[in-house]
Amino acid sequence: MPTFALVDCNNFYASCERVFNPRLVGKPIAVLSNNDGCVIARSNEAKTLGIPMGTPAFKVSHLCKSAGLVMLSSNYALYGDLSARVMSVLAEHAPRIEVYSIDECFLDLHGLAVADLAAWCHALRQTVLDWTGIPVSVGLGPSKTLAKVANHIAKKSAAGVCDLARDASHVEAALKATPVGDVWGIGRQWAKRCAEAGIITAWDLRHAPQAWVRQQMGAVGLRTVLELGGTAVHGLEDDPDDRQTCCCSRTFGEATRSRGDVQDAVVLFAQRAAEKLRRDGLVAAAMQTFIMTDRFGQGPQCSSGFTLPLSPPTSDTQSIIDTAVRAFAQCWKDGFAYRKAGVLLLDLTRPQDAPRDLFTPPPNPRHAALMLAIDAANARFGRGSIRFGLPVPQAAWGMRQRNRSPSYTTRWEDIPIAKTG
DNA sequence: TCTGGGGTCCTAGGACCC
DNA sequence: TCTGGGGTCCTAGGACCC
Repeated sequence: MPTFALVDCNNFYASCERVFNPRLVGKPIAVLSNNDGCVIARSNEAKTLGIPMGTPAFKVSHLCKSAGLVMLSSNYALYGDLSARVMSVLAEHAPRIEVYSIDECFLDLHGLAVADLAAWCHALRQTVLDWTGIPVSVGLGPSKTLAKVANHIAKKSAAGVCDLARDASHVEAALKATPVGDVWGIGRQWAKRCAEAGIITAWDLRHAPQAWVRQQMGAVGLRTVLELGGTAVHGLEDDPDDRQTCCCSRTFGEATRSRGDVQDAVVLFAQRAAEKLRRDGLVAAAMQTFIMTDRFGQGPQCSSGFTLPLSPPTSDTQSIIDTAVRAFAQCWKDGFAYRKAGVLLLDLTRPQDAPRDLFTPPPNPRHAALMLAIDAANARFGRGSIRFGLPVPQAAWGMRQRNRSPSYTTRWEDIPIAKTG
């Protein structure tokens, strides 16, 4: 029988901040989205204060004074690096792993020669904590969905491990204690529909009529129900397919009516997107530029996008910028205060699989060599050391990040200094 | 003053084919 | 008056995930 473990880092972003700043231990921490907009991660203490996920930062800022809340800008360089460390520890111990997100990892423990899986998970948990400083919880189950349920329970327990892989009576109790909306794959809309049909807990959903599930939630819902019943529908995906799209977009710190400002942003996003593409070894056959006004604002709204082909498919920054700017010219309408823009690369393939066009000349190999050189220089000297276009250092549309921690592990200048005495 | 960013999959419907 | 039965491909929109 398959056995999956889900390892989930506890309050991951908050835990990362604590690794290099122990003064934050025991304090309520809220980590904010880009532009310091809303709360995207909380420490347990912040959860206890009743701060909901996704709250706009300004609604809870009064708690900084009254309750000692620490609000931090997000620091993805730090979180990404610590995530890689956690995953490498897991890879060292488990037979097969699937990195599911920045803070979660599925393990396939089928065939692992240990007598007591739960004890093995406890030991793994301790190892991750010792080696990386990040606390994790582990859930065990016969399917990924049940491993997720187990993980939710593990999170709330002192032990940090919950085993639903062995005992059916434990599964029943666990599902009865799990609201249907907490099940992996059941979002807000479906939870509402379930409630209307009297399906309140995961146990109710597991026993819901298949025809109803199929009709209301399609094939996806059906798979979830099977997984809740202990059938492993989803396997471990340790060799994921190449991604199909790649997006780089940002909300601006301040809205702007200036065509030049928005175009500067589009050029920057096009570069970033092209870098991501090359990092993944892919080329894009089409791209879209999109711009939009503040969807929460009172002013006139505008949201437009324009798609153009990239022929031949490419990951060359110069071509992608050129095309992005041409698409931008098609989107632009005067008279609106724009708050967000982005570049979306589409129809991604490996270069060798990309369709050839009889009438367009093959890509210039010197361009590819230039991109390699730029990427290597930026990897060594820091992102943006070499870039296209003029730098726009303090642009009003730039991201607001008032309180970001240092990039302790990814920038030479930010390496923590140890002091004695 | 202040509300993120980046993905995936599935389905329905239309155009088109034989 | 009567108006088939399959297919494929594409797109837009809606659901979900972190």
